Amino acid sequence: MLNLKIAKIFGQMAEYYVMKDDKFRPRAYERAARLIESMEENVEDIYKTGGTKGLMAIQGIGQGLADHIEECVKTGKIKIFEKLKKETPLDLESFSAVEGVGPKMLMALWKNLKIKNLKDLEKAAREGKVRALPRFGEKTEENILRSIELSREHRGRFLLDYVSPIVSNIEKNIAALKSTLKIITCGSIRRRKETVGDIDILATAKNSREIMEYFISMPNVEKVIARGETKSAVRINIGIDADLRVIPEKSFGAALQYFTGNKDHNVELRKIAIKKGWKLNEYGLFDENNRQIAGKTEEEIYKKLGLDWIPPEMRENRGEIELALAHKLPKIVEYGEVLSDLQMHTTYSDGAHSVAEMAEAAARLGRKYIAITDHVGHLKIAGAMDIKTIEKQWREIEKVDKAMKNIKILKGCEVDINPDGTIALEDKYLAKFDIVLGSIHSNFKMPKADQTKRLIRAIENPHVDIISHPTGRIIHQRSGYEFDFDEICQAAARTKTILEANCYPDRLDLNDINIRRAIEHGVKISFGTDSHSKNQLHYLNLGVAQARRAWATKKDCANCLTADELMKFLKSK
DNA sequence: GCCGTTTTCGGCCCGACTGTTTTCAGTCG
Repeated sequence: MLNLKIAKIFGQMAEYYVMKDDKFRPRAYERAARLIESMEENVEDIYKTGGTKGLMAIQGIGQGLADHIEECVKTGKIKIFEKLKKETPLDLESFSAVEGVGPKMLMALWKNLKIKNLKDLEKAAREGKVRALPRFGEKTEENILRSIELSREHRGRFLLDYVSPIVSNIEKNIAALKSTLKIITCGSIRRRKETVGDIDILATAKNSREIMEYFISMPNVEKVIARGETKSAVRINIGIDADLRVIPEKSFGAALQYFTGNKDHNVELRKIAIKKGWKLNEYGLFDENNRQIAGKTEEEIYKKLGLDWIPPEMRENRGEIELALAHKLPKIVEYGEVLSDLQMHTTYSDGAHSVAEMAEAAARLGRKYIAITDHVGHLKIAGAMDIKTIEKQWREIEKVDKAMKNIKILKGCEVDINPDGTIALEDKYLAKFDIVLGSIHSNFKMPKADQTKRLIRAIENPHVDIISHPTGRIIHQRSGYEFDFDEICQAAARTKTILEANCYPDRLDLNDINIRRAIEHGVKISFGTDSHSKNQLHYLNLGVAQARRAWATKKDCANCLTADELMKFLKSK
């Protein structure tokens, strides 16, 4: 895919233009880089079907950038970029992970010391040459060396579920301080993004000093990055940075809005404020006389700007602002509207707990019904059940189901999809399950066309109700098999086959973007925690959050049907 | 570079903290 290459080039061009002191090109290039990086469609395809005109239809891409893309598609290069590189031959990528070293510093380092890459920089800093430069000093040199150290360790994004308990703990401890009035975590955690780059905490307080003091001296703080009256930043020992802002009560809503982001969403809101002759920042919304006209609550910020309140999960500048302005936001699914968990494992295959234990734990979490979906088929390593065992499990499920008043248990299974698209269990058995999940667990590296054919054949099997973790990706580990997602969605919509939004923390598969595409094709999605232990059943909301990020409504979600309604829907396939 | 219910020219989000130098540039979010 050309997108990543172009995004990288545009990102580096942005840096080069910063070095040249260009005030506005960096913003345009940077914005385009982020845009293209997160785009699902291939810009190459857009160019081939619509030409530069097609590219310019994308907000943020004008004539100039469209020409660059055209050139890159045709020749694999962008001349102006090559020229910039020749003028200032820096290995910009090698510096990208080093915090606190930006393009201006790099320019000075290159001009004075001929530093081209990370290795040069480290050497010069160790030799004490950096501190001698104008506007550099001892501290800066130390910071550069420390940043280089850190960039070698695992830096980057963390799983939402991994960070959440750490954050809850910090929140709880700060809330317990005498000075604390309000405390809430914002940023990508509040937006429920699948991975988290840093932790943004917001508080109001009678006395900010006590909170700040506590924050920078928490036992898990590895380093204090910044400390001030209203803002401090620390690095936590798992390698993630946490920011704490203490804000006046009358600004709480504005700060909440501001620190929840994302950045593009905020920039758009500020532009709306400017058009009205106002100013929006983390302290409030201010009119032309600099009088605060909103800020205590988030709702009044949106309202004064003419928008409906937007759920945090939707704030990614993917069109939600336009809809909120037109009062046409979709009513996205509520966490409480999801009645069930449609994938989990027991001791019958590779799970840790019995049918009864899983059902009891699920009932305690408020689930109205669950599907027990142990492995059947080839996955012997995961303890796939044979026919005798399956029949034994059915009897046990019926017994437990009868005994439990507040939860219904469906007989399900997770069955392998063979490389040719057939299913690893005979139809006469599949027909006896309430619900069948088809999964790919082998032959990940088939050619795209074959993998697509394989999935479509499985989807067309009348007994397969749900395709589980449809893309096969695992966050930070593998990118998933190659297939044509739109063709799969068309087949699923045609056959009334459900695509799963797997809720397991490092799967979240489908992800938010793919859930949205599936919904646009008219496909229903289902939530399954894929729990292998009763302690994992709470993952459900991670998946629901991704569906909310995808603007899914109640009717898009199979788990919002009652058990009877779901059975009826499945029979209609 | 982009973009347009204020504009085809002239705007372009806004503020905190650090380290350097003694008023502000650079970086980050």
